[in-house]
Amino acid sequence: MKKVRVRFAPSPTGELHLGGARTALYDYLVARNLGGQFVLRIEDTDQERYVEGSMERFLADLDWLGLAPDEGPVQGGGFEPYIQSERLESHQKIAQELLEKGLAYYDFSTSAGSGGFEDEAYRAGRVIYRGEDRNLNLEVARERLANGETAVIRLKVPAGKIEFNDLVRGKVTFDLATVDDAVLLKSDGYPTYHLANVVDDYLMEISHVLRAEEWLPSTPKHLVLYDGLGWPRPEFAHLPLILATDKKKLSKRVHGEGVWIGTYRDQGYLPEAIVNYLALLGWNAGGDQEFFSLDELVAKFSLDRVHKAGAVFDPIKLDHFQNHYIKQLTVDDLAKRLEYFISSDLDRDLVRRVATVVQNRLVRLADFESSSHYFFELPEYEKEDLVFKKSTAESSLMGLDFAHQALFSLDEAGWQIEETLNSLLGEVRDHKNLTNGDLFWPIRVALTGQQKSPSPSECLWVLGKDESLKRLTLAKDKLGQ
RNA sequence: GGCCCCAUCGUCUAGUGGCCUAGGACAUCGCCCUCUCACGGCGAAAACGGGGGUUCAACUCCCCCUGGGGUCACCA
Repeated sequence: MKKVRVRFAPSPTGELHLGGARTALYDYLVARNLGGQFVLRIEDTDQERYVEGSMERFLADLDWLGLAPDEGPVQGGGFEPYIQSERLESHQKIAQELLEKGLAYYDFSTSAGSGGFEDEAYRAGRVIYRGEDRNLNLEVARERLANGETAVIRLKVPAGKIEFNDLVRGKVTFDLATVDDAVLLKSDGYPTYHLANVVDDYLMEISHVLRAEEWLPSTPKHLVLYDGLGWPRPEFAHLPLILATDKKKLSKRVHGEGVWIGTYRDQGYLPEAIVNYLALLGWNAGGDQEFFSLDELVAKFSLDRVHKAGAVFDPIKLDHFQNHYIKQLTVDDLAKRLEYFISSDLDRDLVRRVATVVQNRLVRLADFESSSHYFFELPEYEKEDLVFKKSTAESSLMGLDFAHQALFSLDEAGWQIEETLNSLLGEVRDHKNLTNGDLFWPIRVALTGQQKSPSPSECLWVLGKDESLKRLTLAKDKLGQ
């Protein structure tokens, strides 16, 4: 059986986005599931769009997601180089072979940039591009080249129909009469995607080509190349697009930075949440299960369950996965992951206790410090805030007073256990004939200054005896004024 | 416009001819828990785009229509 080798081939022109990450994930899953290799190849043949540092960020993002490649520019792997611009010789050599075989031709007729492709022509439903020099004699062309003329090399699309079996879409057919003579080698000597991608996939022995559906229309060009060169075609799987709420392909230009993986990482999303949610955008295991670890995905993934229709990315649902995985974390792990997002001067024991009580409600790690600020600094609030809507200032003051007395008498051991604090407050309430609103509410506000917060006993536990009593005293003073 | 792809609740989806009175999840709305907010529990509302076939039987198969999307560069 043929070796399974799946590649992710991003272009270093920006940041890794949701769609790219999902493709990389499926690449990884297919490779792992079939016991093959996951290969990373950087497609940087467009010098103009190249962005410095982009490749490094791709690598970091993949790594963060847990999708580190088996082979690639960093780890090597036996099919070097993994950076496309370093494989120019192969591309140019194959271009010449194509010329010799009459599968491509030098095209002098098109000046750089316009290429003869005019919008109006397409709008009018006009024909496909066929270069004027299509049948120019190769020797003549080479002479003109030698005389200093410039030309591109174009694919000479043959007549007929071409079809292939897409692993997610089934049989797809194209009439080659509707396929343009695409540029294969630019006048600067660099290959276009169509040439480089095919050549490199062949040379790197790629068995499965997974890519987004937007590539479907150019597939016949690639097929013509494989067939013409006598190379075996890899398996193709065109993945459904990830859509924005407007049902259009997700793009930075119109949908903003929420398309970038880095945006989510910086906000404190967990990679396991992103991976899990992304996996489900276009695939499912067939049942009702929705939470999957990466290993489970590897075990259950298969291309024949990948959907054909595009899927809308819903950030609200991502939050659901995020919260789920946050709740799964041990406190130690949560504290560790929080480290990157919090101020260096915060007391780490305090951070750990805060993390314990806010874990259920936390979504973005980056929001941790600001949403829990009152634990780290003295809260500010108005006197009136201390009184529950169904209570009175007198009862609230009593509540604070009795609570202070009881808590003051509690030893340090008691303060270590939240449940002890909670039942102590319960006793105070019962013995002093207070309502929850008379007791718990003012304590919460005294401790946090907030209308919404973790329960009073949890806040007491977080803040500890000294700080808690201090805040209760402050509140009593404020209310007594 | 040409070519190609697609089509189940608002969204992600289950469904591979009878198990469907179309299931689950998110979101929404109720209720419970309750000192608040979350978490959690319970419940409600919510979909097979339309028309033809095929079949004893279509969400499931075929055709047409409609609708949506992608693509049409010396970018990938």
